[in-house]
Amino acid sequence: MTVLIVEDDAVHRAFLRDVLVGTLPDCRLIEAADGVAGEALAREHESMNVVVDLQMPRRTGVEMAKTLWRERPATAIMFWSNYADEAYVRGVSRIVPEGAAYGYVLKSASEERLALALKSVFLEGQCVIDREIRSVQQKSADRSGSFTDVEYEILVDLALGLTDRLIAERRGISLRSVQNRLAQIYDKLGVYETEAGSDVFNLRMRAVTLAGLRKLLNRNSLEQAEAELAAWLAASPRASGGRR
Amino acid sequence: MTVLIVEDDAVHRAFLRDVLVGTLPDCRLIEAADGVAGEALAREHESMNVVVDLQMPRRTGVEMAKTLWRERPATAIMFWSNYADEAYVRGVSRIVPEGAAYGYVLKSASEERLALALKSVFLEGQCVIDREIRSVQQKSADRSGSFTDVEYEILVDLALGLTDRLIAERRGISLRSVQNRLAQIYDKLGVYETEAGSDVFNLRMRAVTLAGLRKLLNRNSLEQAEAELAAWLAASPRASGGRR
DNA sequence: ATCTTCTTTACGGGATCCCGCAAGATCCCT
DNA sequence: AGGGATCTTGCGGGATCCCGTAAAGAAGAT
Repeated sequence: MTVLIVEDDAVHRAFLRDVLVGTLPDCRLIEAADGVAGEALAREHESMNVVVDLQMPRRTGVEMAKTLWRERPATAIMFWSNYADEAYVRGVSRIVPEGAAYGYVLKSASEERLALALKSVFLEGQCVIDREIRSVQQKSADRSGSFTDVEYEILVDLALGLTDRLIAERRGISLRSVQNRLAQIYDKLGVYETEAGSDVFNLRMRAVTLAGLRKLLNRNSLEQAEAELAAWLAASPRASGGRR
Repeated sequence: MTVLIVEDDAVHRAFLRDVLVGTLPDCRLIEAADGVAGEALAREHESMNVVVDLQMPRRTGVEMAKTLWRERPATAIMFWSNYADEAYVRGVSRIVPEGAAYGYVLKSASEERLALALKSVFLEGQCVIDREIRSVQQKSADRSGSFTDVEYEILVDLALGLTDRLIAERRGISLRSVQNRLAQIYDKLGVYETEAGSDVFNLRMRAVTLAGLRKLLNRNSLEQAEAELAAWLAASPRASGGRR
């Protein structure tokens, strides 16, 4: 069995190596320090299992997993991450193909838990998701305090700095609808619940700040969204008024 | 010699332990997993040296170092961080007292570099700052593309979601001045430099997004600023119109 | 089919934001 | 003291944002 390790932190990489040879003694290890290198290595080998960090320079673990699964949906992938940010959990759930085996464990988990998860995913083809992650996942799928996909997309557009008008254009709805969605978003994020008056904040900014503090948005998700936005802007030539 | 390790990641903590006993064989090690525990331990011991991670739950490395240096300015502190975010570099430079010995090395640095830095700081009382950090520091102090303290404060207020009016109130300047500063900030962040027209973005939001992508702001700095804001809001009872 | 509920869209208006212009104020340099 | 650069502040106005109200459409339940 071949296992590809994709992890930028040298210390963690060494640790992973130790755990893997201890858990799966007859496995061959390949290592990469970021997503781009990882993808290249993955293409050179036929069938393999992957352990990948989510937060890496150049190319996120999520992005790498996405292209990897598109080419070979049967690949077993273990996500190994520092954080249980809702942004990551949402990102991973969105890309896992039908019936693929994958795992999601936190770096704070014990070595035993990691080893067990590795065996379950790579040998048994099961899905193993850490308790902490699981709870985030459920909270995120729960229909009450949480966000639909449309709302989330608009929240991202908001965080990127788009105007209402442009969000409407991009998502194919009217200006007023965007504003309605925004009102929902503000409400769900609790923008109004503040000790001091309520005319204190710039609502759209406050919403994004709260989303950030709540780990619904993080730098990685914004980076990716920024790239998608740039592509969309280039592809849809606007009548560009040009204020200045 | 006593060395206090404050680091939440167990793997990194073990690595640090190894490096320290290898580098300073006759040192006594104490360990804490976050800033609060670290502060408590630091108070129990007379003179010590500290190695601290910047990003930790509950209490940041910067916050911990701040109170620690306030009580005992002679303490030697080694900051050991994953990132060279300008937000961190700025945070550290702001709190280092006159003549204190400290170091700032990245976790991606080699073991030798870390060991060398530890000896320089703890034994020789020198200051050792990684090359990557150094360059960020200089860029940050450079008077041209970069931010004065006032501008940075206002940028943070902006990111917290305050209105122009409230920023003016908080910083003791007029509304128009705030808007002028904002214009400067927008300019320095390059809000206008975009391929597609320039009426695409909500400027204040776009500015914060760019600052985030540029690592000038990060989650930690916002968390801290949010706490300070809450304190200020509570301390300065406003005439609170109350829109709703 | 009818009723309920949710979403979408339009109109309109008050508040805020962004900014050009210009008159002081402040500071630095010589 | 004089000159120049920068910062502050006010006025005014166009654009945007936030939202109350309400009509029309869509989806589901009985």
